[in-house]
Amino acid sequence: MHNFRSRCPITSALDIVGDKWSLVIIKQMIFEQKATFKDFVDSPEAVATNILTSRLKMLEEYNIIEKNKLPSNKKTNLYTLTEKGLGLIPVVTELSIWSKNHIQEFNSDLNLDERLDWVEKNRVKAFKNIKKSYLEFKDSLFNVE
Amino acid sequence: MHNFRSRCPITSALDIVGDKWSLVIIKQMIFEQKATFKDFVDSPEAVATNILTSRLKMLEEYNIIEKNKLPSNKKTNLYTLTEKGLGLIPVVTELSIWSKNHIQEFNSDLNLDERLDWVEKNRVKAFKNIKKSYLEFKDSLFNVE
DNA sequence: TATGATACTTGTAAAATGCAAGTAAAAAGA
DNA sequence: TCTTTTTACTTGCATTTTACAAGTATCATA
Repeated sequence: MHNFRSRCPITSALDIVGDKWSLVIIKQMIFEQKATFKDFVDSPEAVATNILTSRLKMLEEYNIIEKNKLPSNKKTNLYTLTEKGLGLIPVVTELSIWSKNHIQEFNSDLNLDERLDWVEKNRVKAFKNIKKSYLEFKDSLFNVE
Repeated sequence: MHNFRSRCPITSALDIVGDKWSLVIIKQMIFEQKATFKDFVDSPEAVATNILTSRLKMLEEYNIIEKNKLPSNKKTNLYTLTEKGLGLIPVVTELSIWSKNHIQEFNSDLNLDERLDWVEKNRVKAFKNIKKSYLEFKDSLFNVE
């Protein structure tokens, strides 16, 4: 299925989500509540449609995301994170903390959430909150109100 | 200097270290005490020399690593992490935790450190320990015994 | 039942990475 | 001191990944 570069867990994780787009797509799901193909295309990052198609397919094959439809709409796919995908919350959150602390000198108009300082001081609690609020969002997608 | 895809801190971090090799090189420094050009080339991942050259240059430009020589050896460069580079310890460590929990089904002979379960339960302390032990290693490089 | 939206596919260009070979300078060995 | 080996690269070309533009089939909406 995949040619792993080594037996190292870190390298192997990067062999799966270490391309140019996977973690961007995943953070859009977690922090920007994006779920449809159009959601991703319309984002500021503006991934190309062919890349998006191949990344979504691959993330689904690895059980990082799942693809569903609502009974009321046979067209629109809803892409959501699985438990395995939610396991990446700490990874992307740590990237945002690193950015906050070190990247402003290179990208001066970073859009930093003011809660990030709190997140850095309360990691475990923050990861839990982020996961909980994602699961509520996911629920709300399928239990149409 | 760099064309950032968006104002998102996570995307911007990935614009810097989100290529195929940067985080692998950084984890080799942190967890495998690699410091010379040869160290990286000789690793299981076996990065190509032209890629390695360009990545080391780029990481140095971003002040993630620094390049030094010992007075006793005018040939061998020692590449080590700066404070900014050490800030990526949580990122690569979280990748290894995710791997431990979710990747074995795809790469069955992962080389998992038995301390990883402890690390997952004591994140902040673990990050500190990893940083401390790296700084001791870095010291030992320059204070030749 | 026309119109637009959604989720794609296809083709080609550009960029990143991989591979093999070579090189210059320093270090180590005879 | 002279030769050999090691280190840190560079160069050229093949392959893979990503980017961009355009098109298409199906479904939803008016």
